[in-house]
Amino acid sequence: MNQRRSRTKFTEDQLKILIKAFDQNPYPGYATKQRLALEINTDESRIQIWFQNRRARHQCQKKSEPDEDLESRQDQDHSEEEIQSREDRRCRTSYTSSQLHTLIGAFMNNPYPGIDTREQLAKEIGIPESRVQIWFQNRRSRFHVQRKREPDDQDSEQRQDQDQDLWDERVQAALAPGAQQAASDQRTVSTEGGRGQHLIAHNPRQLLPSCCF
DNA sequence: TCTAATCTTATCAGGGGCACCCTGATAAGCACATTAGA
Repeated sequence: MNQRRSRTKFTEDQLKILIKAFDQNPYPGYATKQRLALEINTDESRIQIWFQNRRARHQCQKKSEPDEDLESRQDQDHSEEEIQSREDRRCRTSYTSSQLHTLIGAFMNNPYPGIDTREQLAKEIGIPESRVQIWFQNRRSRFHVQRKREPDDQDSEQRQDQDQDLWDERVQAALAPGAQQAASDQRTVSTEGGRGQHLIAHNPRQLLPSCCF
């Protein structure tokens, strides 16, 4: 089950263009990323990921080459570029109640959808897949925050053990030949994302707007 | 082995409705995020 997006292989020419753009500004705004996407004939979301990874590698290199002058200059550059980037953000996507209903339903079924599911959802609600991915990221994040804020209605250690047991059970079920995901359970877990984190909706309604009921 | 893809967490910022709150977008990741495909 290949649930990850297949790896993008950039050509040498594409990389030249990307690296040149990175050297000019490691924090390009949305318009720049779109222009680059057009120029090298790829999706804007792939450009965004490439810049994120490039910045991460760049930071590592910077740490391993402690040149104070270079470092301070680059830090200064970054702060200016960050401001530029913030002026050029992508416009907020606003979802209709119908679109949200679909997304929330999918989230309750599986908070870690793979590329196929995300693309299917994107097609269904007419939103780019990259926005669906971001929606799930934000949703999971706020779910985790909410879980932390919840008052303990039982011993937390006991609850963690129960969560782990349920997680293991679902992983076993998912790996079993011909296994079907039990999606109707109120306590829902899935491994489709494949990273091993688990997230259990004790009460999924807590995260849902009233318009969904 | 390299690096695209993905994850969590924190924060910025738009928009609804008038002081915040919700939530989409973005950045960082520090015993230098982790995972996994080519």
